Amino acid sequence: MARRSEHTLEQIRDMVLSAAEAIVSQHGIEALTVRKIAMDIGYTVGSIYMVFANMNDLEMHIKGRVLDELADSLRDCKGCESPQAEIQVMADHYLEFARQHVNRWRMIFDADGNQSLPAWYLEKIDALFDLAAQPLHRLMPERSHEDVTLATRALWSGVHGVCLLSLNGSLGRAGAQQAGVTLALLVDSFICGWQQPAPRLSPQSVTPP
Amino acid sequence: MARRSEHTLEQIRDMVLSAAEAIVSQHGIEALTVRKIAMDIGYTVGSIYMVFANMNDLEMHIKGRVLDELADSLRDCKGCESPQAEIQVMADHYLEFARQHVNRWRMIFDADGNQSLPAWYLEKIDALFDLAAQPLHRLMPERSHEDVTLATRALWSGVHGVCLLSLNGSLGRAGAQQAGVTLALLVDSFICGWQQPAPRLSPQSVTPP
DNA sequence: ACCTGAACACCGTTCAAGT
DNA sequence: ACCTGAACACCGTTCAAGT
Repeated sequence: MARRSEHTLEQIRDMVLSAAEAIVSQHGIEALTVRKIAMDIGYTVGSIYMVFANMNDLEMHIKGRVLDELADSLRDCKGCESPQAEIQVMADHYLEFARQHVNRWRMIFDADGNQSLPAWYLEKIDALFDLAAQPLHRLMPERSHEDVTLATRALWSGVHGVCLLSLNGSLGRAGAQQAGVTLALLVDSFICGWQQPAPRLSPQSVTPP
Repeated sequence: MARRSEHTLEQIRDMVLSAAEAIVSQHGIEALTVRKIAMDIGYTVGSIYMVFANMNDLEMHIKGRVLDELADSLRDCKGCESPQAEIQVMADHYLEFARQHVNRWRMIFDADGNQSLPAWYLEKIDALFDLAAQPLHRLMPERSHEDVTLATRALWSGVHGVCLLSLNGSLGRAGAQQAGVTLALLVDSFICGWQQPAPRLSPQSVTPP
């Protein structure tokens, strides 16, 4: 057999990636197998290993493309009247992206914890957080770079958590239906609280009995 | 062969569950196989299916026990001088529990999204959220039950998100090291912001130029 | 009634062999 | 040089057969 240069390696790589994305989108990551991909693109299992080191490598590249798409979606949120509004719109887009691409979206922060992520992948995550940091920086320009970075991590890890638990059913029917308001409350409360000067003064402690 | 009543089904169930928990704790969920469990308890693969419907059923029960342990850990946080302090201590305990039981902890909110969770499992999650709701209710007693429920979901989904991304390496070295302060910032800012009366007034808007 | 273990239908990965 | 496909070492699940 051994079909000769019917496609370049580059083309086969794209075919594998596209086929894999389609399988994950439709049936979830657990349905992704080398044999299914090979079937779909008309090659055999061995061919997949010409263009990706292994299944984990392929998965990382699927996740990489999702991060890129997500970044594009968040870049669409410029031009709001206030930084607060921009952050809310970005969070809305995040939830909407998660809803529309659940199976692929679920993968992006689902790392092993033991094995370290490739540098190029961490850079994509950084790019995403940089986007998220911009309105926070505009909101409180006097805060240090470290403070804004910390706030970005806190807020957007939180946003991810709300979307995750809402969409995966862990919060039950009610939790799923109220994902939007729950997310809005987290974002609004965090922003409001973060703007207060430290040390924190609660309403009670400023009004002595 | 067919060893006769060397153990009761109840005992075998406990042995399977314990062996499974040990495997997951030490090597992660992806290392959990029926054959490994059978090996460890000195039975054969078929025996596992006498006491659990399938691997998914077993996994749910592992997760159920983790939720119980986590609830016990959060119950240890009573008797702080303020509701705010109690919430912070609970969040600290949550992170500490996650750190000490990473492999099992990671499983608890890692649902499929498509298939619905068993009712008894959702009840355990509810019990956990009820624990988390108590200090929020004491903090703002005039808020409705619905408001407190929503705030609990927002805050604790957020807490889970921060722990998840910090511990699984998605936030890089720095993110992992700063998990504690990141979490504290999220909790502190959320609580502070949530206490403000709606409609929200940002510092800028209360100080006209 | 309890338990076995072979059988079935799958996996990911490798690599000698073909064109 | 590109690609195949059999082989290897695994999976989860079932169920006839043994004690």
